[in-house]
Amino acid sequence: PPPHAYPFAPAAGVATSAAAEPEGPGASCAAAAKAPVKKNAKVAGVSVQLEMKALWDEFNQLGTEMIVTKAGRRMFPTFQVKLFGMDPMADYMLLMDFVPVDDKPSSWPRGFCPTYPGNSLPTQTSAVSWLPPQILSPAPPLELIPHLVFQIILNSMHRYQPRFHVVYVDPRKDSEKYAEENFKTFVFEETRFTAVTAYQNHRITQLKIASNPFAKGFRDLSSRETERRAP
Amino acid sequence: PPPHAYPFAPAAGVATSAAAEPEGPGASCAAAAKAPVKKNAKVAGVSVQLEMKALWDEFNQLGTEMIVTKAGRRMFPTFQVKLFGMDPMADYMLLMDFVPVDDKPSSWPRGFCPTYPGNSLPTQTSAVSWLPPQILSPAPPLELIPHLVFQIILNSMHRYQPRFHVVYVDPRKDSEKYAEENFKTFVFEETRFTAVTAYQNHRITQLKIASNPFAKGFRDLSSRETERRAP
DNA sequence: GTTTTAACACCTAGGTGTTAAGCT
DNA sequence: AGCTTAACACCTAGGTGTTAAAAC
Repeated sequence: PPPHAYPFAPAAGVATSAAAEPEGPGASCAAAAKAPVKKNAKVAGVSVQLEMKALWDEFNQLGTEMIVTKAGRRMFPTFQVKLFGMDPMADYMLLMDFVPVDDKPSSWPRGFCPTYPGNSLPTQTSAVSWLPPQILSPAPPLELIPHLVFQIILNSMHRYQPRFHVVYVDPRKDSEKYAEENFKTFVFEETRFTAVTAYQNHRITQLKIASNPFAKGFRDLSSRETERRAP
Repeated sequence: PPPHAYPFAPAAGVATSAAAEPEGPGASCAAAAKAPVKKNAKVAGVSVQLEMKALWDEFNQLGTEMIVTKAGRRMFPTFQVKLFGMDPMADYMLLMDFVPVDDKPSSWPRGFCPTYPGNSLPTQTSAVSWLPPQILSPAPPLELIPHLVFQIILNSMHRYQPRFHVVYVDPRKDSEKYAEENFKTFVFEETRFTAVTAYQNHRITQLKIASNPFAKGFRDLSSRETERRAP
């Protein structure tokens, strides 16, 4: 186990999209046709579309870095998705986790994107869940609405692949037997990032400042610095 | 119908209590022993304790007023409760509504506090619900986490009694037949208030400024004003 | 006259990268 | 040297009563 681990808080809110931006099919990650386990109809037709894909691509091209701190830090860009094809009468559970990866493509499991049962729900990292905690686990008498997101522990200087899981809450008594077919995992490779305690690539810093509203206070400084180098 | 209606947004967060303040039995509203309909065991043992009761009492003594605006306004003090006696394995739905009342005690229905089936769930005002919307109604594909609270329409210059409802989500197919026994209503009379567009009682204004952190900016002004009158 | 609106200054609350100091 | 921490100034975001103008 690595020497240190840092909490990482994904930004709150998943599907806040104001019904804008069709974004085109390029942003969606379709299900694998060759999935070994036949999925339940409740999840088989579900598809997920990544929001802000253009911004994710821009970061990914430079090698996305995410600051991690002891107290927890939001991720930027935000991991937000639109969901399609869910049964409005069914109950679902939405999960997210982060799988450690290295940069050698050969070590990336084949068929990893989108769903491959063997490397799905249980992983080396803690899973984050939002949406009704009382569905995930029975509601305690108090704290019915904690924070929308929990904290994730990541190791600095390591690279991670976020994953998104849609789990159908099977009402059948023996639902454990159908665990494999009742969920679907979605992976967007452009959301991969390196966890750091301080930015390593100055161009990442500049892109963060340019695109994150909360970092607007540094826009003057970085443009001045760029000018000084240019001429 | 009255000429105007204003959205009213209850402050977010219901049971955020940090496990402090036992508050004593005086703050809780026990169930009526003479309830005509025998309640389901899932709700019969549920009890609710009002948070910040001392502050509510202080406001109530002066005649609580709540500002309502077109865009919606939080209430202060916040309506927060602690819940006890719920079955951790059961699903519940929590609702809140506001019943119009006038000041004549004779017109207040007997046995209104706590639960009286006749005047419970359906009321003249819209109901607010927080907690998982996908339990209240099936989750739409988008907007899975909207705001924690919805908007309430209240009429200015009218008096209201907030109510809190705990509803057991009965898994039985014919659950409609048990609607009366599957919920329990709690009423705290000290949370009654008058909806206004501008404060009528200056002592209410002073108490709001003194107790609401967001109004701290006016504390110097009001103390100066008080000094000017005193001598 | 009374009631309502909208702009405003002043707060709380919390998300940024920066920076200097600390750690290994 | 490199990595980590904590305090900091600077933002966004939004909850207050105030005030003067508008509406009725």
